[in-house]
Amino acid sequence: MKFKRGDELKQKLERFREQFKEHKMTPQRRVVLQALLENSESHLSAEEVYALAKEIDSEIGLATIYRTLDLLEELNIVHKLHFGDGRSRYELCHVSSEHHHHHLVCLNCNQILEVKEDLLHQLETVIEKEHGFHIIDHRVQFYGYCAQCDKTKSNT
Amino acid sequence: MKFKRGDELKQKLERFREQFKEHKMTPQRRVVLQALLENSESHLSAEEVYALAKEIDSEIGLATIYRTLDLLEELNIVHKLHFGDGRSRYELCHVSSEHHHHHLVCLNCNQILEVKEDLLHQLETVIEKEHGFHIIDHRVQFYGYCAQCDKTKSNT
DNA sequence: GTACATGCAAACCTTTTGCACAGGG
DNA sequence: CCCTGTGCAAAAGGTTTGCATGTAC
Repeated sequence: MKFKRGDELKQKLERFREQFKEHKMTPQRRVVLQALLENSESHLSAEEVYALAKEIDSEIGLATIYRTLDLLEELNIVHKLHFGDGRSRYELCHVSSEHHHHHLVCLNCNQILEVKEDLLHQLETVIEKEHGFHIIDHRVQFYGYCAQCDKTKSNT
Repeated sequence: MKFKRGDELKQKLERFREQFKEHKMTPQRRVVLQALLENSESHLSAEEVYALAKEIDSEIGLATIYRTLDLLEELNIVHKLHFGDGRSRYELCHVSSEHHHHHLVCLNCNQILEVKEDLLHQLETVIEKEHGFHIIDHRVQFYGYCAQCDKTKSNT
């Protein structure tokens, strides 16, 4: 989604600025953040972020995208995701939820859906107790067939 | 672990042979299977399988390793795992457990531990009901600090 | 002004592919 | 014997890096 009022974007960027600490807020970094904000529902690859960023600043380089995404990950502004398709994907951290949501990867249409439930907490508690493993974060992907594909599939 | 009696290996290979269906059981494929069987606790990368395979057959090519691993995945003999370190890793499917175990990735020593618990079933049930998503498989990774590293860490 | 950031191109690393040859069923 | 599998080397991604130039603070 594009921002109806430029103000809204500026406000959000201002908020990131604080998280940047001593790191410089450059036009390129702003452009990457804007691209991510305008596609906060997607799981963009570096190449996709690059394409979006180029629409705003045609001079921007791919290396800058990678370096910026690395920085954003380090600053906990984005999460790097691995769906096993040979490229990393990135999504803005949703500050509201202290934890990730989960991903449902459709084996048929490759659509990636999201779930919010966090029953995983129970499992984490068991693991922390039984293995003494201190869990910081988790990545969960479910593979299967989405409602539509599952229907189509059973007809064949 | 090496096999104390060659018989044991031969037996296991024979069992895979059935799963191979019309695919040919070549010496190279046997070597890859042997390497995987002798390291069933590890999560080997293609390069690592290659190194192990070369010890048995120094003529084997890396492309063959990749092609064999692809085949083994297709035949549900191995699982391809993505830990986000830029390379795929493979592990033998444990036929005994209908489902995967989970992986604990230590952020400090990069050790990969495993858990067997499957409380995830509850979560899957909720997801199947609420999203109509038909789950076939899942990949779960927990990131955090293993018991040793966690101890060390709190001392610093 | 200075340390950090950028763009470009080359390098890198993992994985894939084309092709001529080899060998399993 | 035929079709599939193999080895090699080249190509193909995705990502990183070196370096000269540019710029946020």
